[in-house]
Amino acid sequence: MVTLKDVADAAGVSPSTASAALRGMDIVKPLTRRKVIRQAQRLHYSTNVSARALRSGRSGIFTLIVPDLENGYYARLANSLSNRLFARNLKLIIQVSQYIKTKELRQIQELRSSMCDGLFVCSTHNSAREIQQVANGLPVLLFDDMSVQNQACYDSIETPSRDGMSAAIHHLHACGRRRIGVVGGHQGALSASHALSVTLRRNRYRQALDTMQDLGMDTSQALVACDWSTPAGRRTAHALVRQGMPYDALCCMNDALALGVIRGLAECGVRMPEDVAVTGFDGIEPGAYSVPTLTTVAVDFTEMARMAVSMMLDHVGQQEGHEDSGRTPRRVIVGYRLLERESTLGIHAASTVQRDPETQSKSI
Amino acid sequence: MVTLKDVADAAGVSPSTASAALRGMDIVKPLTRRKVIRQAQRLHYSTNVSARALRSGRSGIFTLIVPDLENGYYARLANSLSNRLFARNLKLIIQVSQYIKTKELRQIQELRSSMCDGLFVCSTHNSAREIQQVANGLPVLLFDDMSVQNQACYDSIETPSRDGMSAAIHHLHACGRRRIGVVGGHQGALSASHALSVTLRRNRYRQALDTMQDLGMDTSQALVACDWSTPAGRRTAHALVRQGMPYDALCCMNDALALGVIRGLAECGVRMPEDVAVTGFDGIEPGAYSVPTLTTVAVDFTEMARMAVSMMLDHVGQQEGHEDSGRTPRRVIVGYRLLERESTLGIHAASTVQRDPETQSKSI
DNA sequence: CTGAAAGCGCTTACAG
DNA sequence: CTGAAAGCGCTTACAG
Repeated sequence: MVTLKDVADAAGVSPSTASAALRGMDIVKPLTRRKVIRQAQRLHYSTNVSARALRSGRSGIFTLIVPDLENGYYARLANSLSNRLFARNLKLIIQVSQYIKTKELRQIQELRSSMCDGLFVCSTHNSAREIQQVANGLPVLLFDDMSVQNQACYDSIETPSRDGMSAAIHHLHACGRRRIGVVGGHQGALSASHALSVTLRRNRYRQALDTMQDLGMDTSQALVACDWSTPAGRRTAHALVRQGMPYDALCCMNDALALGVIRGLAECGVRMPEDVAVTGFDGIEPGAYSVPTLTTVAVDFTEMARMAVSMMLDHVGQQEGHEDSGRTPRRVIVGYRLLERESTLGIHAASTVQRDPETQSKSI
Repeated sequence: MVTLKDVADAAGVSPSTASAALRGMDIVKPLTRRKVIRQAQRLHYSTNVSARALRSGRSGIFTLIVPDLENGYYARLANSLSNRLFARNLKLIIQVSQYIKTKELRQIQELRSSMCDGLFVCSTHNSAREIQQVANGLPVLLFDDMSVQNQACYDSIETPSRDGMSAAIHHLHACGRRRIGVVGGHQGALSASHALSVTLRRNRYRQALDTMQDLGMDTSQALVACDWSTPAGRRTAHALVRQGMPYDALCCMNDALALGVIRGLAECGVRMPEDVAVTGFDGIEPGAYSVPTLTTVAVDFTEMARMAVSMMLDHVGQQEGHEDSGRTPRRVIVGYRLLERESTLGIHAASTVQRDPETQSKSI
């Protein structure tokens, strides 16, 4: 293995100078820098990350914890984040918590001394406070942090639940639907120990209801309780059909759920959108190929990853100066686009396939 | 930050002893070990991985390179591998190569000194030899290595192309189909610089053809050229319908493709399986919720991850003794299960949803 | 602008 | 079975 010393010797400088030159510090004379860089290339030198991390405290490695990589939402997020970091020569460790609260906490805890510069978390069960207790000072950024406002202790990025749900309801209204079921919502007070995702469910549900009321719709029967998963969506569709399908539209709180609903309704011979219109939330790929294709609120994942990395690097940088203690956590809401497809417009509409530019050229 | 020295002091032993005790070496007296462990827990000590890696050359971190995390096959593999490693207290960095040959090589190259103990690669464009040139001695395990036999220089794990395709064809034959199109195949000689995946396509295609011939079917019109992607599958379905649909079954080489085919056929009003039966390969989740659900060769991902980790750890261990140089690379083929669903059996069949046990409890 | 020295926190021979 | 010493490959003050 070729070390920094080898490069320094070859270039006729000291290791300190070689180190500074390779890191692009501007205290080193241009000519010296060029000499060092040339030798480094010639010798195929590359920095030993362990040594750098041990000495400097920075490894250039970040960690993302998601509940499940097979869910299109998390896969897309992981994809975008990995790409965004790679562009800055940073790496991403991905861990899967399987929706298990204790597993997630244990994973965070083990990160403590593990040469990881920062943590991105999609938590479904732990509040910012609970994460903070085990994170041991590690910079953290949360996706859809559901802590109550004054409990927020980390920067976070939110999906556009408010405007997105409102857009979905407005669209269904414009399609002439007046009996909308909001699938996957949650009503009532939050218990002390509820899963955090319950807050997200309640937020989206509230927004849907408010919009319906603004539009003069009756909301007394709007809630359709349901897990946010494809099998749950399918079961719910069957249950609704057994009850005589009291809705002419089903506004689903995420795409996984909506795809299950579409499958379930199809099994029961319900026509979409003639009998029932369906909308989703997230904008994952299978919704562009289901029958019918799924109208959905497509989150801007590229922007989400860009902001996440930028906020994280701010945080990591600030920490250096020990000045982040008093800072108020930022909450940023990501953009979206309503993709109007067959599940609300009928089969004559053009089917839109939307993907990140970064993931466009895919086939083998 | 609490260091090994703190633990050693608290337990009244030397750092060397504390280190040995915490790593479970059996040279240390049980009583001593217990004392050390107790103090480590009390102080919330955890090993600094950078320091350990720098000194010992082992970080406990592995890397997986996949072309795309949003493809269900790679997502499932990443999920399984991450979980399997986590169970052994090892970590997984995931990098996305986006099907770009040079990006993949660059990613491997940068791994060299980057505290990574081993590399898992799903390569679509680089041969084992090409990878070896940049891997710089790093232990590597390949998924579906398509190097010609005598060029193999790494252990590899293969999807059950042979038996799986054969099972799919036998199943279609048993369903009474005699005009089978093999979608996504490849025929003819391999060019010197072909994408590796072309070899996989040819392998699966060959096996399908052989099986058809064994069963007495005409194979002269069997090849349906097509990329292995959902959009390509959809386009192909349209093209076939325009030609008057010369097949009564389409045997697709992976699920992504098959899901596009199903969508495309549905758009054209083709009934499945009455007019055309469809099969896939992989066993990813969306195939359990499409309309119709997709009959497919479901790869045993849990076994795949188990074997991958086990083979990798063997390799990492052996390397320690410098005795792996002359070893012949192993090739292991993973198991599968034919999931018979609606796209071949019709809608009265039970729809089977199969997932790894590890990914079963999923909903938020 | 450059270099000599110290040290990050471990593990590894080696001596006892 | 345990401990003192050395050193993994860097970066960071600090002196020139």
